[in-house]
Amino acid sequence: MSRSASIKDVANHARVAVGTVSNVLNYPDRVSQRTKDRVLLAIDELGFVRNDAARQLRAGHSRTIGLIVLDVGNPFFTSVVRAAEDAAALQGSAVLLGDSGHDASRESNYIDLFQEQRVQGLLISPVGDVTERLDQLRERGVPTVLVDRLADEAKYSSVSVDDDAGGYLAARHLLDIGRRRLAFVGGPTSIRQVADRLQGAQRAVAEVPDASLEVLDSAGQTVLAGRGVGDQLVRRSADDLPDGVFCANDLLALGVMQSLAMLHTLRIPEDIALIGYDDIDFAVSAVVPLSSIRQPTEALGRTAIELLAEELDAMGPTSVRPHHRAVIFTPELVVRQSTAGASAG
Amino acid sequence: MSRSASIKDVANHARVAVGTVSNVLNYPDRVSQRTKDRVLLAIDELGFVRNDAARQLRAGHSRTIGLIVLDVGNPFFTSVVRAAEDAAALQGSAVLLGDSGHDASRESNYIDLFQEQRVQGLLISPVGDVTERLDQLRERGVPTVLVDRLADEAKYSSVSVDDDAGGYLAARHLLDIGRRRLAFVGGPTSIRQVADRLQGAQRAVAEVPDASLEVLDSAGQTVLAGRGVGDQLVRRSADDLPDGVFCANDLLALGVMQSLAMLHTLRIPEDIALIGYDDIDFAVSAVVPLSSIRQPTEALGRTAIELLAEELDAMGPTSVRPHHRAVIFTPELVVRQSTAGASAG
DNA sequence: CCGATTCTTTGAATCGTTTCATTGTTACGA
DNA sequence: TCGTAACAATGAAACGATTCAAAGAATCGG
Repeated sequence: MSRSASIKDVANHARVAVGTVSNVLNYPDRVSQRTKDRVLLAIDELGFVRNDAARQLRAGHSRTIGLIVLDVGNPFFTSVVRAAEDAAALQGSAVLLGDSGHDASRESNYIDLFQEQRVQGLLISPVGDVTERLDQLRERGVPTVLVDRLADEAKYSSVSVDDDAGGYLAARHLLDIGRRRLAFVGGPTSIRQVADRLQGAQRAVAEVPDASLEVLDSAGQTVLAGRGVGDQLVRRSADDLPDGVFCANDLLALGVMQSLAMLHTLRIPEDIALIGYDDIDFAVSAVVPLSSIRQPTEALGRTAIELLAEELDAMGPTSVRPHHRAVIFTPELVVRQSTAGASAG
Repeated sequence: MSRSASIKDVANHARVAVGTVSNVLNYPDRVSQRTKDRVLLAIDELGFVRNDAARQLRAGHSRTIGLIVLDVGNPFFTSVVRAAEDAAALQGSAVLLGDSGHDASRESNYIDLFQEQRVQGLLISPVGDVTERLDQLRERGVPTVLVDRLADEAKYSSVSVDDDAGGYLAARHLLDIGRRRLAFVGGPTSIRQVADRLQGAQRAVAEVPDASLEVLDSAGQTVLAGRGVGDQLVRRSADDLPDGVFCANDLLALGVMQSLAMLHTLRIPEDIALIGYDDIDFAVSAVVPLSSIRQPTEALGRTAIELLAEELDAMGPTSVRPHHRAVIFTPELVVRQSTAGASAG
């Protein structure tokens, strides 16, 4: 259990100066082949591993980027995280991951931690009101990019997905396969995502003269909430039923599907076409594979890192003008069996 | 965009020595109230935030613990991670999370990164053969605890779950509700978890004279693989059918359930009782809520941190004897509707 | 008022790396 | 052979926090 070898130990062992060892590690071209070989051998023999704390102390900042998400268990964020890690690795940075779990105090703790660690920058999908903290960080030279939240370009960079467009896509698809009596199933419209998706759907319906859209409020965003709405539906008389249902997320859609499947009189997609949102793993393996709206999570994660890099560039010692961009992605329609085939009978 | 304030700036601003500022932060009792107030005011006015790199450089080690999991998207690991983070926070450490994604090279990169960061210790559910790396780390004073993998106590500490016991629990439960013709559905038995669960089931069946266990090999561990097995089952004649099915995980069970639900002649649990493994979120919201075996993920995460603390203690300058413990948890039966009611008709 | 004791405060040394001005070395053309 | 580039190697200083021996201040009993 010996203390780790330092660059000084390596220097002694290789009979060179510490500066030379440093050069071998950072500017190999400045060192002659002979010396380089000797140093590398010494490094190997001593099992030397750079001490990142010392590097970072000297450099004034770390080579890490903080990323705080609302819920790592959510496949949406899992995918964003992975993409961000890969993109960061390409530019030689590592990602420190924090999971706020929708809890403002956990979020705040992570911001503290990351600030102590002197991260290069911060990616965050905020829970609480963190604008003050973020402003303070920026003043210290630590830029922020908001993730999955549209920000005022005058203040922050951000990456987000156009939920209105997604809602439009879903409703438009139902209309395209001939459905006219649509229903929207979603939780409280106080959630921005839900409101936007509904709005997009309404926009699509307004474009088709004889189409209608009914809004069915669900108690939440879970499978059980969906089943609650589904149970109401199956109790209706046939001429009162929608022929196309758009759910604000896949869990709700799966719940609705379960209700319809248990009663064996209504068929998907023949009687009711069904589409969800998010394209979670379970969508493809549902009893009837579920059509859905896929969000470009990889692009979100990758772009967030790119925007952060732009912010860092813009803060270079030369230019001090802030540089913000709000990138909005458009989601994508994924058609499966639950909306397959032509129009309803 | 001013440089962050250092402890020196604080000292100047408060007209005290740097050592005093440090004492205020680390040993408040050593400092008089008057001075403390002055220093705290200065800290506040300058917005001083400790530089962790400098602390860590001086201390020789960080206050962080590395945690490398196979897949953060997997609810099992998500839960372990959260518990570990909370337990670490209690003892004043933070957790650096790495997701190897079952990829040995990503895993290796994270070990490199954590070693450069001089983490206090490492929790890992390994992909590749990392014993050499881990031994090297231990020699440097960085202990490791294996997660979700039973280790030889002579070499490592570990936390794991007794899959044999879980398999026994599941099969025993089916037998307890009167089922006798059991079937096990699982992927290749080369996967240790699958083999152990099967073995436990066989043990339970062996205890009941007139019970039998049939093994149905599934192509994988997914919903679709489960549906494949289910489709085979529904084609059988009634007297050739099992009356209790135990699946090696919940996804398989959900697949089997889908097959049976689509054909409307076999009922769950009346004709076939069904139980899964893992107790994922979807289990409770399946068409027929699924009985399952729950793994004590919170205990796993918490205990992993505790074992690491023990290892660190045991490595203190006084004692050098290694101290390893392999803690094995017993999973828990969760009964829902899919195995409800008494014996089969 | 003095010496002893306790409580506060000080500031230089240290951790391991990078940087950079300086010195040392080599090679080459004149 | 010498002067001059071009190239290599050197080692002290700096980054910011913590530690600790030592100095300074306050308190108390006699």
